[in-house]
Amino acid sequence: MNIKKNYNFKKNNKIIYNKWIKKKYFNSYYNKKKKSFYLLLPPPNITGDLHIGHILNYTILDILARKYKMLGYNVCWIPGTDHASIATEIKIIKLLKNKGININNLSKKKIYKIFLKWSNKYKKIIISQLKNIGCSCDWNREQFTMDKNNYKSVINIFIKLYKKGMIYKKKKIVNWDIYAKTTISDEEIIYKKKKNYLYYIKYFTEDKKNYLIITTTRPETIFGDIAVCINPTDKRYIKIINNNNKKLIIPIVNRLIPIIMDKSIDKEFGTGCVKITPAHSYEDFNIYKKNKYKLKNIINIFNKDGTLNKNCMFLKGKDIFYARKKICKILNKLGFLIKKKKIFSNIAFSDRTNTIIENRLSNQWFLKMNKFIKPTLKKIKNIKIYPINKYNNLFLKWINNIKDWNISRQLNWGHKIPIFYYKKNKIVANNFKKVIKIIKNKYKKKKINLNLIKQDNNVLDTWFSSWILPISVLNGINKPNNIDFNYFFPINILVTGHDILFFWVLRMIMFSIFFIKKIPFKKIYFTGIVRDNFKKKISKSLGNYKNLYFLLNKYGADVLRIGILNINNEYDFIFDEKMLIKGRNFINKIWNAFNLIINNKVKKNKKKNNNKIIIKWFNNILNYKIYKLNNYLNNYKFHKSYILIYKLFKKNFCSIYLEYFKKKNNNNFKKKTLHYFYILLKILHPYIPFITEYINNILNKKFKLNNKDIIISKWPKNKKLKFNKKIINKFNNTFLLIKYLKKIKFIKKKNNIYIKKKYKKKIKKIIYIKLINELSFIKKIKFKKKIKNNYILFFYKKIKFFILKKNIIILNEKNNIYNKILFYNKYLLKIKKKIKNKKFLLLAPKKIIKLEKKKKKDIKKKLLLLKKKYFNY
RNA sequence: GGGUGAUUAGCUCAGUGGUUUAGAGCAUUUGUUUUACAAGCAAAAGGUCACUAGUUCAAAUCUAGUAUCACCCA
Repeated sequence: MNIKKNYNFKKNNKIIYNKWIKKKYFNSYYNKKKKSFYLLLPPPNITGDLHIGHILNYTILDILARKYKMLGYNVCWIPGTDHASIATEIKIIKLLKNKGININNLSKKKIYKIFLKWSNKYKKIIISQLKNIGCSCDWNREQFTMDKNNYKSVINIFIKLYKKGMIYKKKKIVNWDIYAKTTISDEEIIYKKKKNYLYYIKYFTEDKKNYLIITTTRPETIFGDIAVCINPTDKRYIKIINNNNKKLIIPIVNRLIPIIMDKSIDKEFGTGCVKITPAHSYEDFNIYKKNKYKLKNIINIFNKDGTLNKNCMFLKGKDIFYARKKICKILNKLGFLIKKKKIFSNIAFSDRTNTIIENRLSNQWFLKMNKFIKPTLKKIKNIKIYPINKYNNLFLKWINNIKDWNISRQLNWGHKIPIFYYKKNKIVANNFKKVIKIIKNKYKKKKINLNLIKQDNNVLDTWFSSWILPISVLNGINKPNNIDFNYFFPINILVTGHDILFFWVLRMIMFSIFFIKKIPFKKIYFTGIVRDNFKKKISKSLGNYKNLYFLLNKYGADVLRIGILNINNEYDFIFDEKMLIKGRNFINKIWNAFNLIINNKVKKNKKKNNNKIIIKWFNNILNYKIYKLNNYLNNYKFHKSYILIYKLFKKNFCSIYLEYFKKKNNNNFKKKTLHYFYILLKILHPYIPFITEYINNILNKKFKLNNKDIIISKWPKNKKLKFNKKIINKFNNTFLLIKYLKKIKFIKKKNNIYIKKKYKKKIKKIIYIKLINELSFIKKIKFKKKIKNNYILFFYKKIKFFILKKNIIILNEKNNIYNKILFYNKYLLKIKKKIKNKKFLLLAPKKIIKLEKKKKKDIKKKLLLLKKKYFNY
């Protein structure tokens, strides 16, 4: 059979994937007789194509899905995409801007159309990429967070929470992008460390006899001051405060403001006196809320575009930076400005427009979170977290510190808040028709002016649709306790990056426990985060990654999958294309092993059973390794499990078993080999599904085997695996000795080795002599009573053997031995010191003391032998 | 500013208190094409395990501090 040198993934992967789909291997139905296994694909945002971070996450999910399918479970893996309101809107605004279009000038219908077009395009791309990677999702259950069912679910939940009184509207400081003239979410803010100035300004008391020096980075906001605040434990200013002069005069503005106290003020920052402008600072607003009764109304000083408004006297209409310069000049002239000091502080920038963010008061919708805390704390312990214990404390901290959730966003793309206004009435309803009904009933009118009904123009935070996903994708919200839901729920294990622990994972837990009193998933597996060469997180919004199609075309899906498993994915790691090479080489190795098995011709050997030893060994080692593999996988140690398979295949199977097979091939041996290869393909399949299935197809055809498709074959369970560790150890000894023998430089190719006769029994217990004869250059091992001087002594571990002097190349050998003697001498001293230490003998466990003493003995023996050998040359 | 994690070979990473010189892969150097695989095989070289202190008979491994980097939150 003519087979090309490499596996052709470009041609074959698609064929194989389509075959799986045709045979409906990915489909999941309600089936009482089978155990269910429910997985959810964390829906990627439709903001672009997938990147290597997704591959890590989805490969792990696919390994689980495929393994559990092979174990006989009814696997239901639901895929989907997320509308990602903010992130998508950013992308679209940029897209329109490049075309010279301002989104604010478009009608709502047009905007919606643009979004639909975009989302359809990227849904297609993402799903094709998921298929290209090999994800075994049930495509009949594909979801989109904005499709009909999910939309309904989201609105349903909003209304239920609203009716419970858990959703309210309130004025809150929001982040205002003065360039885009909209609010933006916290998620869109980037903090940059920038050089800034801290200004020291005099504020005189009412009687003008005293003054406080306040410190601020924003002198232009003095028009909005309504108080000056000091830490109550700060004793420096007691005199001034107690002097019946509790009011200060704002310079230039000449308005009186009170002095208040608050613990949140940092005494060390500047002078410890801070001016309070609640309309433009989150911290100030909090202080304002606490001291509301003492203070007058908040003064807003900014227009929507960030220029100063009519409250700012002569600076009306000017921008912030101009105003800051101007006001400093005047303060300086009048003697109010004492000094300015260089500092570095975190300044908020908009990710969208890269301009400075202003804080601004606005009306927002909130969800009360306090009712979620108790039930969550009760049940969260039932969720197991992997890697074990890594994030447990973090969860508890988050739950205990949770604040009310701002769920409204001022955007176009998202689930519209189902609140309608009619003549100062608030009406909550699922849709427009219901609103009309409600109004008609209330006012007992037959006709209403529809133009008077207006829907709230906010949309819901993206995560509001995400936190119900485990339930909503099984339609468990619109149709509670439907058959599918009862059968599959909860998710068996959630796999996701630890960076969305708070945003997504915790909220899903809280929602599910609060709403249906069940945990949404039994287990969570957190992956590390993939970083780029500059150690930054790889993300769609940064765009700091290579196109996935590029990598898929260059390496193929199988290589990508194992390439990323070469690294312990429990921690964050840097992705480098180079790390795929190890994977590529491994795939090549598998391909060529297959090549050998298929093409190696049966040799005419007289002996039929010449393969007994190697088969005995491989049977043992294979079962032992699979046993270990199962243990790793049961504890979700994906990296370790992969490394184990890698070594098993490359070292045990290729380097030893196949080398042997190549020489001694016969019919029996070939049958056995095909059998082992099939098992290896099985355990490799979850990691590299395409090539394993392809090879299996060809083997089936060529040898007319009746092996099942790998994807539905039976995974080897631990109960059925038999192995003997003593036998494995004996083989290991043998192979190590062979390796050692290979290092000796012989003149001729075939030599005899001589061992003293009295050790014959001992040696037969430790190693398989026959194997040494067959697998090394050694012609034969011979036992002799006496060994003369013309032999050179070698020893490996406890085995002493001799080789004829004239058959060996002696070059630097003597030097090497000398170095070894030096090394062991030093080592011996170390151990001697240790053993002489009384504390060590007293406190160390007996086992260790024994071990050390044994070491001492062994090394002494070794030294003796080395010295003998040294003089022998 | 608060929290979490990382720092081991030129690079990307394994290694959780004692296992006879801390391991892979890539890169480097040397040898090796009638050989399933040169994307192979065989070998060499390359490490005060970030730094400082502590706990311990014993520390890359545990604790604390410092430095650097990253992530999450504000």
